[in-house]
Amino acid sequence: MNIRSRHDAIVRSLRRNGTTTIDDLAGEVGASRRTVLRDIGALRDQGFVIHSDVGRGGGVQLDPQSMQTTARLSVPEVFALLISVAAMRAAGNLPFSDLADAGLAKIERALPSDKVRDLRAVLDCLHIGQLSPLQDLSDMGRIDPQLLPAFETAFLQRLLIRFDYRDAKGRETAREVEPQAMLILPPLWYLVAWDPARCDFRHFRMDRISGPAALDGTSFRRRHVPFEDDVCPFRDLPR
Amino acid sequence: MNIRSRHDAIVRSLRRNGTTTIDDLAGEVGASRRTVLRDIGALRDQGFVIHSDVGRGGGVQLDPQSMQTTARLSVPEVFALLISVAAMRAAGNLPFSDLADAGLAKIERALPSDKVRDLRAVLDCLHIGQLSPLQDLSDMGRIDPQLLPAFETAFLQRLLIRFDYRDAKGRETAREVEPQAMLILPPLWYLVAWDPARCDFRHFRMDRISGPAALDGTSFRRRHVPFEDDVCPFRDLPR
DNA sequence: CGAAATGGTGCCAAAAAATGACACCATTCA
DNA sequence: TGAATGGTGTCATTTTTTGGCACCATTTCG
Repeated sequence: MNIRSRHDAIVRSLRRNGTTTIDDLAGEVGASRRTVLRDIGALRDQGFVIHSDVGRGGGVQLDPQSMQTTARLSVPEVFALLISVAAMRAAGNLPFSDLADAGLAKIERALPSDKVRDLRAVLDCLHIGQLSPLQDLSDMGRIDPQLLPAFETAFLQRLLIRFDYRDAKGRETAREVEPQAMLILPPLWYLVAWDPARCDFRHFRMDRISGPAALDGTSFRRRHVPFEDDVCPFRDLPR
Repeated sequence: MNIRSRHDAIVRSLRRNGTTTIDDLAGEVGASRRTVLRDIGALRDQGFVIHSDVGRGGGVQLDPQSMQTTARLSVPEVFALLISVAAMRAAGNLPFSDLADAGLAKIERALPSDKVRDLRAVLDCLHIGQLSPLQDLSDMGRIDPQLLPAFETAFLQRLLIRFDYRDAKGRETAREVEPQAMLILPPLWYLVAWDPARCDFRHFRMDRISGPAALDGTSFRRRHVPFEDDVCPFRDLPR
């Protein structure tokens, strides 16, 4: 790895993780402890404000105020690029993903670090399925563009979200759910959410959601939703 | 002089002087002709548009528009981003792809137009739908490396696959299934497959699969696996 | 207190990158 | 034609970077 891109990687890691240790950083960027310390010195010379606490429970962290410059790309644009690259990485075509990551790192350095942390947090909720061979997209409805800001707010602030949902039989219901994750099984996108009224996890095709809105002030704690073992998630589906 | 600051010096000189020659630049920044030519190549890769006229009375000059460049992405990096976004578009997630495209358009504006044309030409030759979803599994570490060739064969040729599976309770069973999709729920990877013996979809944690092998000649038709509607995939999971 | 975890510095040999010199090519123009 | 100009390939040399290593200072926890 290049010294330049390693500096980018360190800044990104600091922005994403908040507080880390030198050794963790070294492992993450694939360099030695000594080199990471040198890099941090260089970054400080470049104007990055990096706090460090010595001793047990200490670590280094990037001052959120440091090196904030005006971004050429809008935050949603960067977010969209992040999703694209994550999907590509999930699909497994590596050389391109590494390059795309390097490019995004440069872009991210031009964004306010708290925004970048937010974007990464949303990204962590994305569950990306296989990029399948092209399917018939004709019946795929458009996703309401308002979903993006609504869900971003809901995910970041852990607010309940309310929307109208039309199921496969055309029935319309109003929902108030705790968004847990977004699931991409191309070409379809799903929202995985906990429905407090039904005391159950549910998921919703994004193109069947309308009128989404975050419910102000009604926050919730994130649940742990990973799949486990040999349980069939498609039990009740039409085949 | 540092390579980085020399690049800056070259850009500044080009901005100040308008048109100069390689030799003048070399004298100005205190480097050899060869090095300045290398630097100009690097700057072009970073998105600076530098015109050059060969022959008597020629010289190099910086395109005024590239003065607005802040994100200095290399050409391969932009290419990788283009591929990622194209793949996402092919996968059918429209609103986000539009945003990503808008971001890329801004980036492309900072690149030499002939480079962009080349990138687009290459891109048109890529068949996103045929990208194998399995090339990257090897660096998961915990997953049996033999899964790679077996699943790749199975996915691409639509062959049944046989393996031993150890479930959460430690029970070992032999499976013969039709692989349908890969599901990534970091840090775990899952195989989603149709089990003909059980007439049901099942999914398997990749790190609990051993001894995978494609069953020669026993092909199947891909089923439509995406989730449907408001069905709970986590019904039987510990919460 | 002692031990462990943490950031930080100095030193040095090995590895990697940058550099410069040179030969050469293609184009342009007087 | 010949000079001026941008551009490429190669290779030995020089410079920078890297990763151990030893060591120090501070902090927290038992």
